[in-house]
Amino acid sequence: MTETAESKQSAVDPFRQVERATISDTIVAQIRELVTNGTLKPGDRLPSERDLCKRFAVGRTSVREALKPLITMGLLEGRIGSGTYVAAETGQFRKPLEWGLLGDLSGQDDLVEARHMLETNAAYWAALRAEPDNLTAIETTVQGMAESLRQPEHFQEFDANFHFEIARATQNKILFRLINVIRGQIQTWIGERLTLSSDRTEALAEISLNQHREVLAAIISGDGDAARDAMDRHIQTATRDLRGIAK
Amino acid sequence: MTETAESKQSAVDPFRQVERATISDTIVAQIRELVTNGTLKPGDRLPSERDLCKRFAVGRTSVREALKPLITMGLLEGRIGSGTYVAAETGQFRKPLEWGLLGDLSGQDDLVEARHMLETNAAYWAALRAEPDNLTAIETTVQGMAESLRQPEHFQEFDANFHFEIARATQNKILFRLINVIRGQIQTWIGERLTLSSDRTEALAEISLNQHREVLAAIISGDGDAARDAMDRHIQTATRDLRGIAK
DNA sequence: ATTGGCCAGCTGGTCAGACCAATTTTAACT
DNA sequence: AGTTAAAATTGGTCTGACCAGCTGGCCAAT
Repeated sequence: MTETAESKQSAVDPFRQVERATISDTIVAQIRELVTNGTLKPGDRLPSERDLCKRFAVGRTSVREALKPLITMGLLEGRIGSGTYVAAETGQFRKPLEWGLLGDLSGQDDLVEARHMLETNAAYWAALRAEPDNLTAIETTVQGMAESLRQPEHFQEFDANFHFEIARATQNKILFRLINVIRGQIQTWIGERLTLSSDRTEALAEISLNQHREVLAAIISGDGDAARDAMDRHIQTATRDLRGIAK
Repeated sequence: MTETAESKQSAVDPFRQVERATISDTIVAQIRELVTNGTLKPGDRLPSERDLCKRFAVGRTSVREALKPLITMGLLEGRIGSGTYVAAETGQFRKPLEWGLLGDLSGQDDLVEARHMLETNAAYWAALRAEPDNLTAIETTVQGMAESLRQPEHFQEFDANFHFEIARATQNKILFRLINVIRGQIQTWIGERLTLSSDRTEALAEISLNQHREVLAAIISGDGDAARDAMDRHIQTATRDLRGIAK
């Protein structure tokens, strides 16, 4: 047992760890605040580094060491010769979540299990909370799948968007983000070992389409439990198919 | 319309966007790999920045701009006069997850809902998968609660550890991390607006203790659904109590 | 033998100035 | 006006310097 000094201590300890506020960390906090509270919107351009130096009255090193983590985390984006910009919103949480969730995962079992849990619950909440536009968006993706049974690439894209829109329909940001990241990761993993064109692809797609329709119907009817069950069946089927093809 | 070239394009495009590999990003990836694959263990000290400069054959700027994100994300820890160290494991995923999950959340409803979802499922999986040491650890926390009914601070700590150990018993790293982060956040939120000592505290604690015992019993018996239900009741009660006190 | 002060050397944090490469803007020219 | 070349701007990198805090060894006082 290493005594890592970070063990809990009653909040009455008068000799708490002093926390040195480094300059760049202060700037990080400031810029992060500006981005999250909307003062800086996606696509906006930040003042040049040399300008920021003057504004903050610090050296360029400090400014750059503040921007660097924000860039690495996908909150900002630096373009040589042009400037530093606020990244698109969807990119603002992907990397941090990947770092935190998937940093040292060896297998994909945890991933598949988490996905199952998140998506079944998402279907439940979507059934209870979907707004008209959410329903429209979901229907569009199903329509798209129906029209691309023979184009695996397009079909997969509509498939992904289907789950994407359901996650959005839950109106729960946390759920939405988690599903996105985990789906993205699984998708990556699939892409690495799956040959899209197989004899059975079209048949599988048709089955998949029907299952999606069931989920959609349950969500439209506002039946949370039915939506959960339908999604449960779908994910189980999909996972089994994937394992069958991929192995 | 600015044609941002980042729209999807068939994977056959031979002229894909070239990704400028910045030096520091390369170093980030290397160090991150060393940490996640265990070559660098928590507490280990990295070579000094000036040494790393020589090893990578780059300037100190690049080394520092690589270390900075790793430090900001809690993977490393810099100590003036001493060196740069690999952070404790528990700190390696908290910040990234907080950045990604909670970056711009306004209310706590999403948080409470996510917690409910995660913890009920965790109870289910824990019932199916808990190892003997997991059970022992959970029992210990219940014991601790029973012995500190009149000491709210200690009680809360055992309470937190109870859920902590259940999450661990699921053997699912993703679930474990998510629960930790969300619980930590809720705990913070609670701490900000809850006076611990109230007349009803002890009575509430007793009710809470009994609910914990029910969860524990279900987990020990390996009954996943029962564990889920018991946890469901517990979380609902706890949430209601908190809202009642906090408002 | 222990304690405490002192000092030299190392480490991360910050600064300044310079150069490069890519981009944007400006100016010149057809 | 349209095209092209030069100039200015910007992020990325390097170097060398200084500060502030830690570390370890030395030495004098206890």
